[in-house]
Amino acid sequence: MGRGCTRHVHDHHRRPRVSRKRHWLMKTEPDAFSIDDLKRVVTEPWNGVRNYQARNHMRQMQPGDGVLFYHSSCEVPAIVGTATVASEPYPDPTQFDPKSDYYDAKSTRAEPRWSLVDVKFDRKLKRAIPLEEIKRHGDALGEGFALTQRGSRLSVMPVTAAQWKLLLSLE
DNA sequence: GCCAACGTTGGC
DNA sequence: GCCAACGTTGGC
Repeated sequence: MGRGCTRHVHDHHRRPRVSRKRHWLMKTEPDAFSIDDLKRVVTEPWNGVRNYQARNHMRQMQPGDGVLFYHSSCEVPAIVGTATVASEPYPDPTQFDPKSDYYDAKSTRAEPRWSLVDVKFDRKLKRAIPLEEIKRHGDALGEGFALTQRGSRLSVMPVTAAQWKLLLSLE
């Protein structure tokens, strides 16, 4: 993909230059990478996502989008902070690294299979909002919300403006 | 293209 | 640590 490519080739991958901020929720296991880790490093490439639905969501992200930072597989699964999308989506470099746990032999540099964005620390919530509490607002959040959907394991999901507002109002 | 087997996620 | 639910793989 060279600089010579005409612009219109790529235009359909982008949303309009001026478009509304979107919202997302991203899960992480705090033992592996927590909100405190993000606070310390400030910006983190969100590598290692190997699920197509989650990947597709990341491919729709753009700088400035809001992220609810969620701790999973831990004592109290909860939303613990907010972050900001800090880059356009780009190929996850770990997919090309044979030494990486996330190496994907079937991915090529010409057609990378996995994408990521950089995620930037925004703030820790004054208190964590536990999944158990979030579930009590299931009706208001709607049945389509993957976090509270039975059996859903989606690690990157869209959040509507209304859901964002509601969830943060619980803080 | 079906589907059994397997691996993973993640709440509990 | 258990296990339900889900996604992926690969034989046929």
